[in-house]
Amino acid sequence: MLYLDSAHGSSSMHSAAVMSSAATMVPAEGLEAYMATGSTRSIKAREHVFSAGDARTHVFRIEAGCVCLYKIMPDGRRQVIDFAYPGDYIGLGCDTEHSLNAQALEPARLRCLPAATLTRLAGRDPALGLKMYEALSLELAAAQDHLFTIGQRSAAERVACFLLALSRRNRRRDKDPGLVVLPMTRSDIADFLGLTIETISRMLTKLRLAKIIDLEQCTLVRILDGMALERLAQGEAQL
Amino acid sequence: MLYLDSAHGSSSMHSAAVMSSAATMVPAEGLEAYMATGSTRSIKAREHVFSAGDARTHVFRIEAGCVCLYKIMPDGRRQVIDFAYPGDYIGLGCDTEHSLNAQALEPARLRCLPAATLTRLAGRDPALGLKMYEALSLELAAAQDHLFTIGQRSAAERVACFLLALSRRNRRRDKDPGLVVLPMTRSDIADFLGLTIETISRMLTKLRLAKIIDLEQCTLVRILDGMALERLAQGEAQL
DNA sequence: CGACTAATTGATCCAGTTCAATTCATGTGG
DNA sequence: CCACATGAATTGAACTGGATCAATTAGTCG
Repeated sequence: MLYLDSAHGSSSMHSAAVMSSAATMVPAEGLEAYMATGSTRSIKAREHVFSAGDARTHVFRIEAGCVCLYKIMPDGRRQVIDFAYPGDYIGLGCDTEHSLNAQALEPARLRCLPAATLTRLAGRDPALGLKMYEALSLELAAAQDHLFTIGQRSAAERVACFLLALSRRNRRRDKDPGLVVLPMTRSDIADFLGLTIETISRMLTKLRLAKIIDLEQCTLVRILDGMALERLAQGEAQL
Repeated sequence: MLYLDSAHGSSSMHSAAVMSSAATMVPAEGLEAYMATGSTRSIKAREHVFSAGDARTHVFRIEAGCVCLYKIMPDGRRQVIDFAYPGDYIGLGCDTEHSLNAQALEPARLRCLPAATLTRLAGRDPALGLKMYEALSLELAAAQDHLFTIGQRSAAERVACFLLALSRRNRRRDKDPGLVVLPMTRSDIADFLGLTIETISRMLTKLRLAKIIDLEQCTLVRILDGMALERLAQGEAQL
């Protein structure tokens, strides 16, 4: 899951966060311990982990790779809800069926735990229940930030938020926040941000021409001016 | 909270729901029992229950009235995340601060429970923890459906989804699903759907001219053709 | 190297915004 | 009880950000 969260740590009382995300970054030691008992599953690129409507038999933790969570209409319109990364949980929730589709963007490895087992354990161990609550609480905050981004921000602001979210994720994982890898296609990004691939491409070139980023490859973004990117994301500047 | 959910009960495996919502419709008998021990608070119209950044001291259940949950940027752009109705919980989550603003749209009555008490109780009673998890799970599903609506649907589709969500809420509460009361202003609806007040107004008149709804007052919508409204929401028809 | 798919770039279009009046409600004081 | 004030809603006209349509161009895999 992405963390498209508040820009400069201390956000003012009434200001909305830049963005946040929908799979679940693990704040869950208890969960992790239980998870360790689960089996692993390897997934090929573009293969689905589960589809909307499938019975929610398992909860998964991403061990390696990146998974795209999305909803789709019969007419083909698709909304990407989140991208889940190693350490994130997917498939949490109470419904008996999954409401999202989960597709690997690259070869991935998952740790699986039967949902029934998790519910049973949580019925005995209140700490585990609270951890699951905490995990969902983060997902919810992420979804609400994403909602703000899609409902209120311009195309340039959305792309800036998206890149900043990936950069902050890197910082949290002790990876270089100045170098952002994009395991997803332009189409995935477009469906995540409620835009088209052409608009994504145009905004990236605008950012490049403004010397705010460099596109070393089309899947590799070097952030040259993080401050400018944040100002853009906050609507304090425009391209 | 609104239920902008799947249109015709049985939604196909890969199809996205029409919409759902972000405060928490109570599936929580345990929660209710604990809540009953809390104090009540009366709120005037347009008064805030809490603001983003406030310490999350209490969790509230709406007893009467309607509460609008929103995020706002320094430049004034506002995203309404949800509308909470009697029976819904607001203020759930793990963060020490509220991330949303909660404003009463009309005089309201709330039941309050200290957040610390709730956490303590949940630490002892796993069933309560699971109920809270369930409540958040519903909020999350709602936020994800809303995300789809804002990211992918046209203005007419969004308005149709919104009206259907209120109609379904009525059905669930054994009120007339054919008569929808709008306690919120056009501006609240616009900020909820990521549109402008003018667009909301225009779409409502279009629906009226198409004999799909009747506007008995500007706060009172009579649904004349629910099927047509659903087809519209699903993108199977247009105005 | 050739075939395919993904990404970029350009030209045009249009849904929804913006700006600008009215019109409609609602409440208030004489 | 009505006249008038105030904010909300509607309606119209013009504009524009992002979509759509249409080529290229750049990667990537047999």
